[in-house]
Amino acid sequence: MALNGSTSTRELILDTAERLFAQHGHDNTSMRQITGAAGVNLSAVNYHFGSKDGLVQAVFQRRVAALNKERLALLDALERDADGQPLKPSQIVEAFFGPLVRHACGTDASHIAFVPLLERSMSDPGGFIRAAIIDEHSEALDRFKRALIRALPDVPEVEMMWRFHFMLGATSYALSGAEMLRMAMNWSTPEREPAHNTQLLLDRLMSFLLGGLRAPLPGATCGALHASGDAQAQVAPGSPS
Amino acid sequence: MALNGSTSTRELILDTAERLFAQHGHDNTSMRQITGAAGVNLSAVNYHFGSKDGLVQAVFQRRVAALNKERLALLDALERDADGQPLKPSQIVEAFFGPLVRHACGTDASHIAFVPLLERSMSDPGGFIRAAIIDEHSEALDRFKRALIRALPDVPEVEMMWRFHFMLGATSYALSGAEMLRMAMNWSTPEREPAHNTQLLLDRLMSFLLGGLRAPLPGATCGALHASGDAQAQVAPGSPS
DNA sequence: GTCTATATCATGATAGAC
DNA sequence: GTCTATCATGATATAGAC
Repeated sequence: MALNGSTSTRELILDTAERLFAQHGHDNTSMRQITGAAGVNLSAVNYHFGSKDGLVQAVFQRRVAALNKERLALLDALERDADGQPLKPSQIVEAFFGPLVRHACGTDASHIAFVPLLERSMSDPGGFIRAAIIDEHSEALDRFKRALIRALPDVPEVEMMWRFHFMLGATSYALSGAEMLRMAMNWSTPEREPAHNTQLLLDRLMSFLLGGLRAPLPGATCGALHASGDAQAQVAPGSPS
Repeated sequence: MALNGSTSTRELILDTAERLFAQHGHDNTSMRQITGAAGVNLSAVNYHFGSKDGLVQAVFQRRVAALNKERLALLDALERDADGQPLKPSQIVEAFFGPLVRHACGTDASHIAFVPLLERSMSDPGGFIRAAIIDEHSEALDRFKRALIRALPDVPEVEMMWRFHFMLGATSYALSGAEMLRMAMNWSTPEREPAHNTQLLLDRLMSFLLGGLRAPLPGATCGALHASGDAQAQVAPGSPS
């Protein structure tokens, strides 16, 4: 097995950096930690990536590109199957957030660590990493935004963009929130809640996202939104007509 | 005017640190920057707060305590007015997220900077600040969780906690997302969208949150959730009975 | 309580031999 | 491509005069 060569070292650094960034954040991780854990020399980072910022950017670009490729492939398949007709909102939402949730909850150790890192780095004030991630997302976001607007033509574009953004936030917290939720609120049931079940979390999230996505528009004069105490939660969102 | 004294310096450091933390993140802000901008001596931080971590914790505790006090006061007033009867979900949600959004969008310069900082620090892997914030929130979270469970008795407690968590995420992104949204998606309308209007953002967010909060439960066998392409968004969530 | 000066340490980056 | 050795910088924390 050829353990020499450049690509080996490059990938090793990339994998190790991703894991450590996920654990401690990318600016609480030193190059010495990375190279030490990877068993390579300190200078290898500068040789292969130019600088620490270059390494950070490479780590993100690799995963985000793969994620969005998967998303777009799903969307392509959906649009191919439903020739011409608008997709269902649930299909679109699942095609976008499903890969993310599955990666975050999956068994691939390199994937489960990455998603929280992505979320954390998006709120980084430095901005250089945010801009790179946004740029890498822009194509997929545009495609999914258009699909959603076709699926829900009564929602204005501005409103749709806000709701897409809200969905991103809810998903972000969904992924990094299992253990925090237990700590924050007083957990009553002593038995373990099998919340790690990927499909259950995805179902819960999808239900919430679709409810919000298809909620009455804020300006709606229909007073039903703030109607008198309606304790029913299982309201069928489909139009009964 | 007595500009001497200890409290003056203490508060000055606290205010300056909060502002700089919000701009650059708390671990990208050095004590030299803080004390330099505040016009006080470097050692004053260690004298008043023991360490930099002590200062960070003090910054958060001050604001979070005030925020939760305001939330609980609103909830108290609501529960007092509706003697015995369950509150409406919209009332509860607005009492919890309204103060946050108003602080984030308000005119008070010290408030508008703080909320993004809070969100960013919650996803900090170090954990010491997260634990402190969670602890400071626990009373308010418990009160609001109980109110929501009373208002929506058909939603199991576990489900309610997840939905509360999703709402936190959506709100987080709502607050820190105005300019990012414009960059990420191709903005079509050239004129300025008055999205900075606090009430409009709050309305948009509330509509989304309530839609998600009252969505059909994930296990619901009612097929309406994934029903065939329903393009209507203005579905009245109130029970029409 | 406040300030000056300094101790101690860790970081990112680079020069140059091999 | 890889390694050793080193530099320059900036960080927190503290000792001690006032």
